[in-house]
Amino acid sequence: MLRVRFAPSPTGFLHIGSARTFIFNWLYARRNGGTMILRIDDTDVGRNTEASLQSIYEGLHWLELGWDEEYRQSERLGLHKQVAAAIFEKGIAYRDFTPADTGEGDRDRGEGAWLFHAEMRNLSREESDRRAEAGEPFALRFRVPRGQERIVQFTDAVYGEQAKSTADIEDFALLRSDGLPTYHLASCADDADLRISHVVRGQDHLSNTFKHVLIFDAAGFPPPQFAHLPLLVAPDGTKLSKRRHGPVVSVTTYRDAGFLPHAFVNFLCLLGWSPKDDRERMDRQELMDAFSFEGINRSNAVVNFKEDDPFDPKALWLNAEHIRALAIEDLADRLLPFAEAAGLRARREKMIRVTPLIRERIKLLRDVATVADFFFVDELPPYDQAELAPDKGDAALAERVLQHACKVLSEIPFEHDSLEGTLRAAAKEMGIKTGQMFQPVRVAVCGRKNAPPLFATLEVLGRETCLKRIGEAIRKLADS
RNA sequence: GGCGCUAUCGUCUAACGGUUAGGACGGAGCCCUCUCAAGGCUCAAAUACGGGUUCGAUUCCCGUUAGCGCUACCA
Repeated sequence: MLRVRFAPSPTGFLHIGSARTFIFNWLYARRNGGTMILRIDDTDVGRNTEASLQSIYEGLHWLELGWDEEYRQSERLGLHKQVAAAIFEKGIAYRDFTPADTGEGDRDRGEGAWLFHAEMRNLSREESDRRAEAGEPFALRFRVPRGQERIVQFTDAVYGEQAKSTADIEDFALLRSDGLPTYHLASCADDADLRISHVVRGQDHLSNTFKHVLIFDAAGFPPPQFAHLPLLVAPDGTKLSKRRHGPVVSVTTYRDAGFLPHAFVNFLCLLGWSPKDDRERMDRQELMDAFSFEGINRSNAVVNFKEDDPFDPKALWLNAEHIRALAIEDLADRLLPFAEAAGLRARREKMIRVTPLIRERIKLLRDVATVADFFFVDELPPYDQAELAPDKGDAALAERVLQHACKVLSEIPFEHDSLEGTLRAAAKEMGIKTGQMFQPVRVAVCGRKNAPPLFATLEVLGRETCLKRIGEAIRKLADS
């Protein structure tokens, strides 16, 4: 039975790197009919926050992926301690009464790395029991095989054969002096207990995996299959972090800007994984069908954001691609809340008519506020009247164009083809180019030069609004 | 410092040891066109460096350099 898990620790908002780890786990599970497990790794009580837990759920729900089972590590402390005790009883762990390292310390920089406190590792069981009973605090450490060197090895589904000498592995802690399990112990105990078959996680854990193999071995559990993922890094090559890179690393930032969850998932998948057939835009089913560990590469991927633009241009492009692939009504419904948030009074019926006009002009859902605002306001925001002047023309021409437009537009059916025919004829009649005819009308009606196609826009806006706005433009021109 | 991992256009990436080193984003240009987009076409842009192995290395091996990760009683 294939079982995978995503195990975030609630010490910050849902990070896009974590989201990608979740996605790859999910894809692997769904692809192979396995079970997806969400395990909240909250053993670090000091750093856990409720807000962060909410952020994780919020982000995960937005992705619309879901999971089959859910656990809370803090509720499984008994299991962890039991596994620790079992290892201790086998003599593969020992109590270390050395006070916790406070930080700076002169901790042995220079020659090699610290491996263990000899006095503690060699403490007799009697002495150890006596001190423990007397209430002296201690950490429980794994007794990494010394004496003759041993090679710890495993095969990573992405990075291949991995080997490391026990001479390079320190006696890491299993339990802290407050009795709580460390990440290594809790993670392995839970993975074994939950019968996780594949551990798919960030490459930052690749070197920890040797310790994990040791733990599984000591506890008598068969180790799962491991698959490590290359990391997501900032343009400067450093690991993405909340402190250094701010909101760009938070999943909710993407949601709030108007990314489609499917587009976001698509983008994240392309970072460190490839279907190897040049496909870029892929829907959920395609991703599921194409996913495999062979497609994952081994070098870190840069999320290409900038100071002034938090989003990777490729993410933006992919989002635009997904937006264009959406059915009109679906897109309109997704646009509505963004229009509302921007203070636009948008009704669904109207939005459905506007959507076809803007869907090729927006990259983010929130762009509806800047691209389609004029469809939903009573009063056009102020604009520079110089914009009304057509190419190779002046304010006087603009005024004549608008007067004429006003006249012809009040007499015809307000529908695309008749609007086009009428305005083209008007241009001819006035002896000017069509562009010179259209632009003043466009600016008068939209309040700007760059807008969706004119005739469809006029049709959606309706005769009353158009004539009113053209009238206002004429007045502006006359006033100056 | 020790150990581990990695190295193809600016970025994401493709290439059973044999390709004019491919695609995409972004950039430039052209076309289309009522503006802006979208779309089509074109261009610039990469195998980190040095040694091997081989008839032939982006590809395999070694070294150098660089980056990243781990080296906590964080995860």
